[in-house]
Amino acid sequence: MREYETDNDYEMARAAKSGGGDETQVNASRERFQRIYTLLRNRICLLDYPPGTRLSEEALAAEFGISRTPLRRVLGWLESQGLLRSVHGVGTIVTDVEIDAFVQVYQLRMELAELVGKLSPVPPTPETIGLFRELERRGSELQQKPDPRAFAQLNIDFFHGLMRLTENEPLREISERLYYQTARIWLKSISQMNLAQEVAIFAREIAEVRTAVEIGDVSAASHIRRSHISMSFVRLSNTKPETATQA
Amino acid sequence: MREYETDNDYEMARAAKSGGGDETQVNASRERFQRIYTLLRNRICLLDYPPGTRLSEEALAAEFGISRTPLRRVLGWLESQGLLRSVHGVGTIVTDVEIDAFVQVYQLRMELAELVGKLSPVPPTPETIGLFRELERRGSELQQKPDPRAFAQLNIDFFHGLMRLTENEPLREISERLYYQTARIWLKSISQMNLAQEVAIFAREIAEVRTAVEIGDVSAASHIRRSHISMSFVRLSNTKPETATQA
DNA sequence: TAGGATTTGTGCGTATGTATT
DNA sequence: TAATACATACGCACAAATCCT
Repeated sequence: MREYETDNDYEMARAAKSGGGDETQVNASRERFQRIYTLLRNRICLLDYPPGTRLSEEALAAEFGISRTPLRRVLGWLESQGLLRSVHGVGTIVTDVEIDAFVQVYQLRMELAELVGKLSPVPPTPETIGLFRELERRGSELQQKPDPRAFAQLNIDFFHGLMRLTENEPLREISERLYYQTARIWLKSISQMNLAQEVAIFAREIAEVRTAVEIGDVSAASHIRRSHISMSFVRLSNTKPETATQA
Repeated sequence: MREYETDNDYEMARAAKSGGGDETQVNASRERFQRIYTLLRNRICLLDYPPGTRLSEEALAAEFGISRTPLRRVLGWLESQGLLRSVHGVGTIVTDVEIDAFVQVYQLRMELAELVGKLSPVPPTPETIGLFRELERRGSELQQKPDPRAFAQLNIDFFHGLMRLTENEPLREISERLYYQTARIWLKSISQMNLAQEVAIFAREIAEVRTAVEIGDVSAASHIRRSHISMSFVRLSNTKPETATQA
């Protein structure tokens, strides 16, 4: 059984961000929904719930201290994002991504990464620059003590940092959706690769992007990201011959 | 009060398509969900439910002869797609699209239209070619008797035809999401424009795309589409100074 | 300002479908 | 093959929030 609370700083950042949005959060129900939604999504893409896992509505409802009804609303959204699939009489299953879809998503993510620098790029603020410096620091730290889960968390936070470089909200939403669809497959494959090497490559990517961001060249940052997605895909293809089959 | 039944051929095509998908439809519940979801989405983007409309869960449940619970599942998905917003104690409101988001979605849709020709383009089958010939025929017919609603329906069907030109499923999903987010805003603006002229331009677009599809040049078709989205956006910008404000 | 009408959110019991023994 | 266990789907009653008079 997992703990409900989490001192994960990514969770906290999300919660704080949603609270500081375009309108003051007066609705506790909406806040709770966002919290649970983000939490479950994180568990799925960090492989706390690996593909094929059967989630129990009742158990989750009990964990969060709510009824099944509001929980089902969360599960419905996760299903609409393609992360879950509820089947009557069977259960709520964490989806897997077949190899074809994985390739397609990666191809599309490459193009979208480049678009970050073309559509409404936003000049990095000192705060954003500071964020990337912090990410770079965490990258260095990770190299000294490689860990798959910390790697995945840094990858998520780096992704969200990149999304701050465009003001095109639909692009952000769509990129996020695609990212979360394949992040767990990427993480699953990492364990079969040279972790130290992957961490080193990622640390270099962060450093390069940080450099581009520091001089305000969002377009360059987006091209760096694109190329690294591309290279990451090539390495994944060379490492992972096995395919998961699941609708 | 609207009728539940619809002899809309787009609806029928969708229903038939979902039934003939990759797995035999043995689940009546899922089929009903898809049917109601597609129907409500169509009503929203055909302005049967204009932005700001308050939908009643109870009334809709009664119309479809079901309880509020399964209906709320449909509304939840529509809300996750950004077409609705449910507010406790107020109602379920059809969203409007503020001008900024409209611009951003159009910019993104332009890029995605081009990607159809770059990512997994699929050689048009004789069936696909026949579909575009039929669309062209409907375009000619529409020119003789211009009608906003028929125009919108043809636009939707044309869009779905274009989606058959790529096998990249994530690209299709995302393009569809963005299309349905702005289709109703486009339709709303059409009424303030020269309908006959817009229909004529659209008919030409269909004819051009049909020509490209006939010779198997999907890339050309995607560039034609991109340029027409671009030009349509310019015309919309020149016509519609007023802005809707709604989260 | 207050109270009633209306709407969505929630909790729970039951129906229905699936898998296993 | 049939029965049993267990999961999600559903319907309904009530709570909570908002709006209008």
